[in-house]
Amino acid sequence: MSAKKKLTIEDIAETAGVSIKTVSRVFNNAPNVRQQKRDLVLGVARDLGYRPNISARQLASKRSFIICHFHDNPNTDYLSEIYEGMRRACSEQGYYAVAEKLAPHKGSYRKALLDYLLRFEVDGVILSPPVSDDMAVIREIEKRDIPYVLISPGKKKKNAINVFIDEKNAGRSITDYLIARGHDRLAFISGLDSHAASRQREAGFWEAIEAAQLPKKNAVRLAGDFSMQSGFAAFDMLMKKAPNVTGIFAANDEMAVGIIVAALGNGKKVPQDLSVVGFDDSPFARAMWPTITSLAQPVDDMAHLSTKKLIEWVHAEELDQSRFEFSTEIIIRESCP
Amino acid sequence: MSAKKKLTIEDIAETAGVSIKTVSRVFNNAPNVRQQKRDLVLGVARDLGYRPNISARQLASKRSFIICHFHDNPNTDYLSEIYEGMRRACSEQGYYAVAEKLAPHKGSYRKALLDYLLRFEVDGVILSPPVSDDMAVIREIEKRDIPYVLISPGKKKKNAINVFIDEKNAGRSITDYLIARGHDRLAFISGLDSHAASRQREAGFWEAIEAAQLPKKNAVRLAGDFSMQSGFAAFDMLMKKAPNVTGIFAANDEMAVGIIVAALGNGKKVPQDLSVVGFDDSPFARAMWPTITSLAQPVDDMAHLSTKKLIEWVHAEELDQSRFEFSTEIIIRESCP
DNA sequence: ACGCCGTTTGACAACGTTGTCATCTTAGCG
DNA sequence: CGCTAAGATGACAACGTTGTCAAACGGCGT
Repeated sequence: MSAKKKLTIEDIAETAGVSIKTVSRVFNNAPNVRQQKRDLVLGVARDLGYRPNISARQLASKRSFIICHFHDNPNTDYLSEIYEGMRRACSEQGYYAVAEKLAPHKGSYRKALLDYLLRFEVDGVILSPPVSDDMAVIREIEKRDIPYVLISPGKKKKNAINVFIDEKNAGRSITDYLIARGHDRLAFISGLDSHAASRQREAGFWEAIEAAQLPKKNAVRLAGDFSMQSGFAAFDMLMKKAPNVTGIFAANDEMAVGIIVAALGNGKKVPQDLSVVGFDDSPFARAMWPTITSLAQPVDDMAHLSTKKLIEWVHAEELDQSRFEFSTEIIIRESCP
Repeated sequence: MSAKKKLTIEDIAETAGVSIKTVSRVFNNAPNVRQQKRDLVLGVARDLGYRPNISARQLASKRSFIICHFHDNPNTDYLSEIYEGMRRACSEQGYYAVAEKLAPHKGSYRKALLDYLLRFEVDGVILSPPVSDDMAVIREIEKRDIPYVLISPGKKKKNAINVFIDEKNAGRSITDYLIARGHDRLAFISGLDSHAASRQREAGFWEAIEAAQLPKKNAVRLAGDFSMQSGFAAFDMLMKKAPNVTGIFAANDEMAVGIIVAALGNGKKVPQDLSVVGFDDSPFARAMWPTITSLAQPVDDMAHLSTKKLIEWVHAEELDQSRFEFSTEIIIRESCP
């Protein structure tokens, strides 16, 4: 690696025998450049290894080239996947990805948000649950006319990009899977009822029961709260209410871990005596023993598309398509093979 | 929020009745500004709500104001904590925090690294395990004279900032805790022997046994590999080799989860029949039921100090102190109260 | 009062890009 | 073949800071 002199747009222009403005146009995909020159410039740039200077770009164009993800979710695995998807899309387009935790400190995190937006003048914003349902935040963003994406919002917004999965359908399909594996006595362990997602997953559960024409009494609902411990507790309830159940759908993986631990502790074998499926495909699902069959969202892809569409919106200055639904996938593991 | 005009250094200079250069000096903590003017400028800036424009700064000063964390660790919780610590320190100093995964793709991730360094021209780098032990990476960084920090490196480097905990001492102290709780028959579940950290934790374990003058035969070592499943398997080995053990120290939390699950599954109560302590204070330790007593590193603080010292180094252009040891804390939970 | 020297201050030119607008080509058409 | 309009290209001024260097200031010794 020789210590190369720093390359500027001028070097490229000179070598290619064009003006710096033409080089600039090429790098911004601007119209009105003859294809032949475009290729020439790109070739020279590649040969010399030129990269536009980001700061200069920001300064001159008044765009920040920053996309910021606001979140408030303790699930770091989920956050990492989002970050990774953003980062990929950003680096494809020469943008920065930045993440900021938006905890409702003292009831007014608006200040932090403002600070941030003002300081970096982000070009676009991505909100993930629960922030994607926080109207106070959304209002601040709209006030500034900043393009934004809502990931898995409780209710979709008209003037935003909405990226989501069909929760009900997901609940339906993993229940269908349990049924297809031969289970006809089932239980659903719910999450917090305040979470729209949990309610929708449950609706899918019942829809599957109905579609399979199983008697209603063959299925039971156990109240949980997304915690491992509530899954553990659900086992006792299950033994009392419906000890003959063989297939369990937990609304998230942590509760699935809980009920598996409880089952093992009570001499039941998983999956032989009791099959369990979870939701989210979290690290727990992979690390638990037995590993847990779970429904996975393509979080990385969702974040990637969000970012890509967001950047397109920034450039187009007008929103094109506003809804993007993703399909889910059942990851089959040992707890319900 | 009125739509304020964007403030520039010139507005501040004009209002304060000084030149822009003086304002610039104040904001860079440059020497040779009379205290009285400094206060005046800062006052005006605060009143008007001025913030220096980052891009312009970068362009003019040729610094990027970016600190980048290179990692390759699947533990997203650990990474998040590092990011949070970095972010705090960065925002205090007007820097950006950026994280980049440095997976050894096709044996040569050097290319990705180079790309990154060249593109953003980061001012400083932070490496966490296992990258903090990767000499190829370190060499590339040193070649460019970029200040860097090693977090928990296997061996400390002279011309870098080293931030770490005393692993052996940590293993010693949590074993001491087990002993203090009345346990005199103990087991250690090891991680992969290739990890220096696991070996050091074990050394602490034996040191504690010796210091408490327990007979060597009262303690046993079970081989694990950091996975939940290996913890699960360790239980069987334990029952064969030393069924009367009552206190267990697992070299990480996942193995602690595994052995607890196995114990519960075999009718043992935790912590009544078997007390378990883990290491890392990971999300597993908080979410498991029972919750797990674990040894916590102050990761957030370590990252914060790393970043702060790194920025100081960037400014001073010369390394001051190179070693920073952090102390650990035992988080007492239900698995060994 | 003078000269000296270190401290404080400011004018102005970078920094590397994009925006604006004027100018030069070219294709199409009468 | 000339005219026109659209397309392609370039010259040059921003953008908001910091670096450089020269000028003004102020305290001190004589």
